[in-house]
Amino acid sequence: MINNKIADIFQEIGDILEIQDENHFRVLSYQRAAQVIRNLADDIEVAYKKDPKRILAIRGVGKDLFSMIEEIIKTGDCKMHKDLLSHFHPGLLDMLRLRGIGPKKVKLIYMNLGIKDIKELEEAANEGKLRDLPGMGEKTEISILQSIKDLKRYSERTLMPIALNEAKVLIDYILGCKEVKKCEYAGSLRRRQETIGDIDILVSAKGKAKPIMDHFIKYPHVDEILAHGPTKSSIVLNTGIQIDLRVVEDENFGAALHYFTGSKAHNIAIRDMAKKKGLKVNEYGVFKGEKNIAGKTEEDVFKSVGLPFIIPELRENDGEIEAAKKGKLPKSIELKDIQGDLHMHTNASDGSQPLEVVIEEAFKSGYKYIAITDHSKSSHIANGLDIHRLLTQYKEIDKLNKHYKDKDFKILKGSEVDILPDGSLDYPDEILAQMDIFPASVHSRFSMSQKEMTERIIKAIQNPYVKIIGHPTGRLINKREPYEVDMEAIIDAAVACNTALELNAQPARLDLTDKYLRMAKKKGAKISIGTDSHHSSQRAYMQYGIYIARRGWLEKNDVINTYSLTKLLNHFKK
DNA sequence: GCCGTTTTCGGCCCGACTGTTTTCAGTCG
Repeated sequence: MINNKIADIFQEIGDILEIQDENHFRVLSYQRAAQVIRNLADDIEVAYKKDPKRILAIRGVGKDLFSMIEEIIKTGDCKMHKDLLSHFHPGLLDMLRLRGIGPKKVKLIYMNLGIKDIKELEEAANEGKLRDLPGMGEKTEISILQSIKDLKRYSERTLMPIALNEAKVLIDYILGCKEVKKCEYAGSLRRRQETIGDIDILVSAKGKAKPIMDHFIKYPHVDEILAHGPTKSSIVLNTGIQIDLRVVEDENFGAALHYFTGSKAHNIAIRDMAKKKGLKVNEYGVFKGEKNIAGKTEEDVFKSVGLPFIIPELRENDGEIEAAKKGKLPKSIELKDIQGDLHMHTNASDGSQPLEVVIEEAFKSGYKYIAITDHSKSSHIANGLDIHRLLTQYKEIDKLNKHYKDKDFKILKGSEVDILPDGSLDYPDEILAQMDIFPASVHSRFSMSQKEMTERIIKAIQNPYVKIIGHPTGRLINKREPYEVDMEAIIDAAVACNTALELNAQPARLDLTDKYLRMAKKKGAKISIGTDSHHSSQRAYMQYGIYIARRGWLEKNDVINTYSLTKLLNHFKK
């Protein structure tokens, strides 16, 4: 996908121009366009070939950036980018990634000391050479050394579910301070982004804010205190996660929650709307002149600009404001809509609990059905089942189904069947025919070309027995890139063959991503949210799947495991 | 460099904190 390449180029141009002290808004244009392009579901090259006008329609892409995109598609390169890089040290861009170092300091340090990468910066700081520069001192030197250390230690973003657990424990601790009235997390965590840079916590105070701040920085897991002011403090935990805490008056809590939930782009758009109505929005409320007219709740804030409440998961300025204006927001799916889980492993393959335990736990959770989907025979590492072991398992399932017969609960026979490199499946048709429902997944030969991989998966989609494609891009967040695949073609094939695509809810997978889910919905594909659980405790991952589904604008009817058992089975019969 | 229902020029979010300063620039979110 060329999108990331274009985004990288625009980001670098923006950063270089910023260090060169170019007009701030020109810099912003490059950086915003980079951001938008990185989050695009459509492949820009494909879209361009269908109709170049589609590129000009991208928010933040005007005449100039359009020409540059065109140039990158046609030549694979961008002259302006090359020219800028030819007399610029790339190491200077790395320095921007250090906390506390911005474009002005990079320029200052380079111009005065000739320092052009992080390594040289570290040496200079250790030798005490930075403190004599204007505006810098001993403390700056120490903080730069700390930032370098942190960058080396913590380069990865935190998985949303892990950040969520950190936030819950921390909020319990904060609520232990008697001056605290309300405490909630905001930011990208509340919007349920798949990974989190830092956690934003918002507090309203009964009295003074200072005791809350003092309590906060004494949290037992604090590694560093980055800031400690009267209404705002920042810490780094020993897990490397940064926490920002803000304290506001209780009557402003809603405005602050909206402000700190973001996204930035959503906030700017809301502020723009407010401005046109003669209002001003900030973290303290919505102001008509001097008067604060809304701020107690988020609903008040939206209402003041003439909008209904928009759930945090949609606040990316990617059409939610327009939809809200027209009353066309999705009726977003909720956890309670889920009737069952169609992707579960037992200790017959690589799960850790026996069949009857997995089933009984799922029954007790209130599910109406589950599918047992152990690995197929080619997945040797995962102890995949050969045909004999599979059929033995099915006999057991028959027995157990008799046990649950009058309890409104059904065990579906399945398997997570490998899609072999040639697109055929790991069991013959007469075995597949005995299955109720199953995901087919790629577990081998990840490095095929995009064309080969796309053909491989489409062939599996076209197999009449295949009902679901498991974790369609195969990525493992922070560990493995998605395989090269033309997702638009996959989605089109899935729609044509009435095959569902999985939203795998494992924290490190969350695959499909929100943007592909939205593309799938637009094209009419159905989604199955599966936990891929290897232990009953992982059934709880369903919640993470729901969060991502909501970010993908999905509604109850887009997801097949919200259906009743009868509807589910009929869905695939037609 | 982008954008447009106060439009084709003139805006573009804005407040908190730190560190180095004696009043503010730089960074961050």
